[in-house]
Amino acid sequence: MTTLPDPRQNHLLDALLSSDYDRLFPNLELVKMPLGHVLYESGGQLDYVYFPTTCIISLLYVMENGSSAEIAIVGNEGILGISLFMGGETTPSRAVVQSAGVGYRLAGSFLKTEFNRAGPVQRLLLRYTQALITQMAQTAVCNRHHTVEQQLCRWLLLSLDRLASNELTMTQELIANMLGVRREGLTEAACKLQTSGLIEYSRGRIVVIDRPKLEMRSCECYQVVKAEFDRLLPSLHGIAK
Amino acid sequence: MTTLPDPRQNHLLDALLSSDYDRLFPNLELVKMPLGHVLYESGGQLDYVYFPTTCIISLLYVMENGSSAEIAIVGNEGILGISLFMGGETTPSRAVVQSAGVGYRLAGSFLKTEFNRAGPVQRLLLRYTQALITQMAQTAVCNRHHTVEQQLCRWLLLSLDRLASNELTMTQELIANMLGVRREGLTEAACKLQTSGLIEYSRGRIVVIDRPKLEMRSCECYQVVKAEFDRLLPSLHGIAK
DNA sequence: AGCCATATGTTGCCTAGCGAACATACCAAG
DNA sequence: CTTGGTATGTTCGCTAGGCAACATATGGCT
Repeated sequence: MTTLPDPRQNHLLDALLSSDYDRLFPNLELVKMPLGHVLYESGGQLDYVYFPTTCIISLLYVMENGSSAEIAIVGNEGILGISLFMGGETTPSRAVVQSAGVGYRLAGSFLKTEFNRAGPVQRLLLRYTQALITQMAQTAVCNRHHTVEQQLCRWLLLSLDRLASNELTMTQELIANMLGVRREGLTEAACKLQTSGLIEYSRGRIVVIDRPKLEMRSCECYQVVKAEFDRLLPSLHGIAK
Repeated sequence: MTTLPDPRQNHLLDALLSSDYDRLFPNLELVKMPLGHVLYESGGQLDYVYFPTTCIISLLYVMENGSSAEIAIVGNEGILGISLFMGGETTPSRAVVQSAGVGYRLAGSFLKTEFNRAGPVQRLLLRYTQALITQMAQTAVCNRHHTVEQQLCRWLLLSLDRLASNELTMTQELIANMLGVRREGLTEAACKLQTSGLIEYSRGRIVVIDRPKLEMRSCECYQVVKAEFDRLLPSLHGIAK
C-alpha cells in the first residue's frame, strides 16, 4: 500500500545470486502483517519462514507469570524462522508484528531444501544467524546494566534502521512490553527524550527528530549490534555470490 | 589428572558417527584449561574450536565501562567457537575458563572443512547452536526479570549439569562477575542458600547439598534451557548418525 | 459539537540492588 | 606461630524501577 511490494526490499533476498533468487521467487507469497499479529507462538509449529520487507517483527520470550521481554528484532535485514534450518523446528519464543507492514513467506520445506544445497544461500543464512545471536547477547547485557532511557534509545534506533523512515507507529504501552519494563517507566523516559527535543510523539506515533543525539544518549549496545550486522552482512547487492 | 582424558566425554564428539569421529580424532589436541584462562578475546582471531570435557567455559560480554555479563555457559555438552562455522570468524564476546579442567581443540580450518561436508556433523553443530541461542535468549529474560538469588540457582544448576560433580571451585567474586552483579549482592544470596541448607561453601568451594530444593528456588529459566538442550541434543550415543 | 476509549502524565510508596567502606575469617608461606 | 593475602560478612545511604491508583488529554466517532 505504501510501497509497491518487491521481495528484494528484504536485504537477504536482495543479497542472493540471481540464479538462487529465481528459484525462490515463484514460491514467495506476499503476507500482510498487521500490528500485533502473532506469527508464531512459543514452541509452536513453523510452517513458513518470513522475509519482512516493510514490517518489523519482535521476538519475545513470555514467562510463566506473563511478563515478557524482547530478545531480538527482525526487519527487512533478516528472516524469521531460523530454527527451521538450524534443525530445531521450533523455538521457545513468540514472534509478534511490532510495526505493521508486509513481508513474504516461504514454505519451510522449500527453505530447508535450499539450505541443504550447502551453497551461497546457506552461507548467507548462517551469517545472518550469527548477527542475530549478537543482537540477543547484547540484549542480555543491556537488560542487566542499562537504564530504561538508554534501552529506549537503543530500541528506537534498531527499529528505525529496519524501516525506511524516522517514524514509528507504536504506543508506549507496547514498547514497554517489548522492553519488559513498566509503562510508567517508559513514559518517563520518553518524556525526557521529548523535552530534550530528540523525539516527538503523540498517541502511538513517535517521530525521531534528532537522530545523532539519540545515538549519543543510547548505550553502546546499539552500535555494537549495528557494527556486527554491517560486518557480517554488508548491504552490498549480491553478497551471497 | 582427575579423569583419564577421552574426547568422547564431550557429548558432541560422542554423538558423532564413528566414521566422522575417526577423521576428527587424530586432529584433536588435549588442552589444559586453568581457571581464568582467556580462550579468546572479543573480536579476536579464532584459530581453534574447543570441545570441553572436564572444564566449563563462560561466554562473557564485556562493556566499555568494564562491567560484564555472562551470556552463556559451554561445557562438555558443547563446542566453543561457533562463529567459525557460522561464517563470522569472530564474535564480540570473550571466552573465559570458569571451571578448570581439560578440553580438546581442533584447528578451525579443519572444522570448517568438516562442517562444509554438509552432513551429520553440520546438522549436529547447528542443532547445538540453536540450543545455545536458547540459552542466550533465556539469559536476556532472566537478567530482566529475576532476582539475584534466582539467577544464582539457575547458574549453579547449569554449571553442575556440565560437570560430573556436585561441587564447584569458584569464588563468589567470580560468580558475581559472571552474573554481572555486585559481589555483596551475591554473598547475600549465597548466604541465604547456605542457611537454608541447599549449599555449603567456603573459600572458593561450593558444594550443592540439596539439588531438588535448588531447582525449586531457581527461576524457570533453568528448566527452559535444560529442556531445550535435551530436546535438541538428546544425549544418546550417535544422534548425528 | 459532544462523547468515549485509549494514550499519556503524575504521584506516593516500597524494594532490590548499587556503591563504598569496613570487619572478620581463613589459608598458606615464612 | 605469625603474618599477610584473599574470601566472605555486614552496614549505611542512595537510586532506579516496581506496583497502584488516579488525573488528563486527544483523536475518531456519532
